[in-house]
Amino acid sequence: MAKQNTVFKDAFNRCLGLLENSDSLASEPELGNQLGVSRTTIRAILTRLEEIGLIEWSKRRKAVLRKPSAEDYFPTEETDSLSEIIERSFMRRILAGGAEPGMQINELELAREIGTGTTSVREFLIRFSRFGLIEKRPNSHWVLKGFTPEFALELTEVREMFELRSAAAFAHLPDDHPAWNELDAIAALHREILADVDNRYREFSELDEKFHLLVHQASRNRFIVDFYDIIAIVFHYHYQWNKTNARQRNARAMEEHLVYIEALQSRDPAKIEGACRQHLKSARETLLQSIN
Amino acid sequence: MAKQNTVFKDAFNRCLGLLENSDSLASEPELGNQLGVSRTTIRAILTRLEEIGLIEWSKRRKAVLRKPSAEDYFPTEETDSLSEIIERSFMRRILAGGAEPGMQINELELAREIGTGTTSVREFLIRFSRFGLIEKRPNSHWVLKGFTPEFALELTEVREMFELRSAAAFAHLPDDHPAWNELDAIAALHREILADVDNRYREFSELDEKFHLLVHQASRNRFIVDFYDIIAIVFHYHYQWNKTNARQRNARAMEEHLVYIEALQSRDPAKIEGACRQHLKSARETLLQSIN
DNA sequence: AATCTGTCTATTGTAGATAAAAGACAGAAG
DNA sequence: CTTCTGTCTTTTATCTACAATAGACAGATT
Repeated sequence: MAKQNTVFKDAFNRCLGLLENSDSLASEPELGNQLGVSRTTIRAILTRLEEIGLIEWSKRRKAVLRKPSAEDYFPTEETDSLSEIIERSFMRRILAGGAEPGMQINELELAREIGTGTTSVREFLIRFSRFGLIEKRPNSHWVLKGFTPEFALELTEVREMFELRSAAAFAHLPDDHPAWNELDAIAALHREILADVDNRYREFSELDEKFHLLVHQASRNRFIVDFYDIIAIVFHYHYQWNKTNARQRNARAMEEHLVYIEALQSRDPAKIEGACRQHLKSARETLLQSIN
Repeated sequence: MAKQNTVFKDAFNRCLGLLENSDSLASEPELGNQLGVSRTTIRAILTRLEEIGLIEWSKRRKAVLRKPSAEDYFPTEETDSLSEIIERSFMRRILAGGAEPGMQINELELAREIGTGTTSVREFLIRFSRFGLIEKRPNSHWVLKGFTPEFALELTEVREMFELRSAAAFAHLPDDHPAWNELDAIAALHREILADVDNRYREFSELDEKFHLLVHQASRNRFIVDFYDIIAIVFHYHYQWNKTNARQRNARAMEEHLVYIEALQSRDPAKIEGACRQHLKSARETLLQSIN
C-alpha cells in the first residue's frame, strides 16, 4: 500500500462520537473543522457511514438512522499513524530492551521487524536524531549512544538552564495573560489528584508534561519550547517502562509542583527560583536513580 | 539513478592529491583510512586510475606512471553530495530570495526545481526543521517561519546562555587538555589574518566557526554542542549573501576574539565572562542589523 | 602471524510509482 | 451573496527497486 488510511479511520471513529449525541450532522466543511481533516476525508467518512446504515445522506441532509455500536468503530491498532508505531516500537527497544550503547542500528532490519518500508524508518531516525540518543555514520549505519547517566546529566543540565529562565519570565507575564488561568487550572487538578492519589497517581505523567510545557512557553523562545519535546519524550517512555515507586514518586512531585506554582503566582523572583531549583533537583535525582 | 557516486568522485579527486607527491600508493585498507571511504570505493578509484593511465596496478603494486593533470580531476560540481546541493539551494531561496514568512513550502516543487527526487527533499526538510525556520502541517505542506528579527533574538538568547556556560567551563579544563593547544593555534591564526586583513578577511568565517565550536565543546554537553550547528549554519549562509562592511565587521570580531581568547587563557572567570559578553553582544547587533 | 587482495553479501541513498489526503473551483442551494 | 456540494487536480506518505557504498570472509602474500 502506498499510504495507510489511518487519518480516515481515526477521524471516522471520532465522527461516531459526534453522532452519539445528535440526530444529524453539520455541513462538510464544518465537520472538517471539527475533526481536523479535509473535506475529501469527510466525504469518505460520510460514504462509509451511509454504507453501514448509520446515516441517510443526500446533499445537505445527513440524518442519523441509528446509534453507533461497538462494531462500527475501527480497532484502535488501525488508527495509529505509522510514525507513532515506529516511535513506540523503537523506544521500547532502546529503553526497555537491553540495548547496549555503541550498538549499530540497521534501517533494513528495523523496517523488517516493524513491518514497514525503509523510508519511514529512515525518516523516523532522522527526526529522532535530534534527541541526541543516536548518531549517523554517513553512508553507513546509525550508532546508538544509549540512554546512559551521561545522557541524563546533559539533558537535565540544559533543562535546568531553560526552565529557570522560563520560570523567571513567567513572573513577568501580564496579569491578563491566559497562562495565569491555565496555571490555576493545573493547580486545581493537582489538588484533585492528590486528594485521591492512590487511585489517580497515573494521571501525573500527562499533567507533568502540561505544567512544564506551560512554564517553558513563557520563555517565548522556540528553541527552549522545542527542547522540552526531548524532555517530554524521555520522561514519557522512561516512566512507562519503569514503574517502581510510581505512586510515591508522583505524589512527591505533585507536592513540589504546588509549591512551585504558588511561587509563580506570588511573582516573587527569589521564591520562584528556589521552588524551581528544588523541584528540578529532585526530578534529576529520580531520573538518574531509575537509570542504574 | 539510484545513487550518485559523489563519494567515489570526491575520494578520487583527493586520491589524485596523494598521488602528486609520491610514486606509489599504499595498500587498499590504508588508502581507505586516508580517504575515509571503504575498500570497495578504493578499488573503484584504483580501477579508474589504471584506466586513465595514471598508475600501473597489479595486486600490491601500484606504481605511479605520470603526474595527474587538471583534466584528470572530476569537476567540483560533481563531488558535492545531494544533501549539500539541496541545502545550498534551499538556503539561497530563504535567505537571499524574497521569501515571506508564512509562505508554503512544496516538496514536489522544490524537488523539481533542484532536479532531484522528493525523498531527498523530504529528508532534508525533516533534518532542517530542527533549526526552527520551518514547521510541518501534518499531511500537508511545510510553512516557512522566516528569517525574522524574532528568530535572530531567540537564537542569540540561547546562544548566549550556552556560550557563557561553555566559556566558564573552558577555564576548568585540565592544563594538559588538547583544547589549550588548539586555542593557541587559533589565536595565532587570528593574528596572522589580522596582519594582512585587507586580503585575508574572508577567512574569518571559517575561523569563527572553529573558535566558537571549540568553546562550546568545553561544555561536554551534546545538546550545547549540537545547538552550535544552528548558529554556524545561520552565520555561514547569512554572511555569504550579505557582504556589506564585511572587512570592517570581520576585523572587529577578530579583535574581540583575541581579547576573549586571552581571557580564557588567564582562566579568570570574571574576565572571561566580561570578554564573552562583549563579543556576544556585538555579534548579536551585527546579526540583527543585517536582517532589516 | 599479520596484513593484504579477491570475491561476495548486505546496507544505504535516491528515484519513481501509487493510494490517501488535501485543496481548488464552479455551479447549486439557501 | 454566502455557504454548500460535486468534481477534479495537486501534494503528501509510503512502498519498492536498484546503483553506490560499506563490510565480511577466505585464501594469498609478506
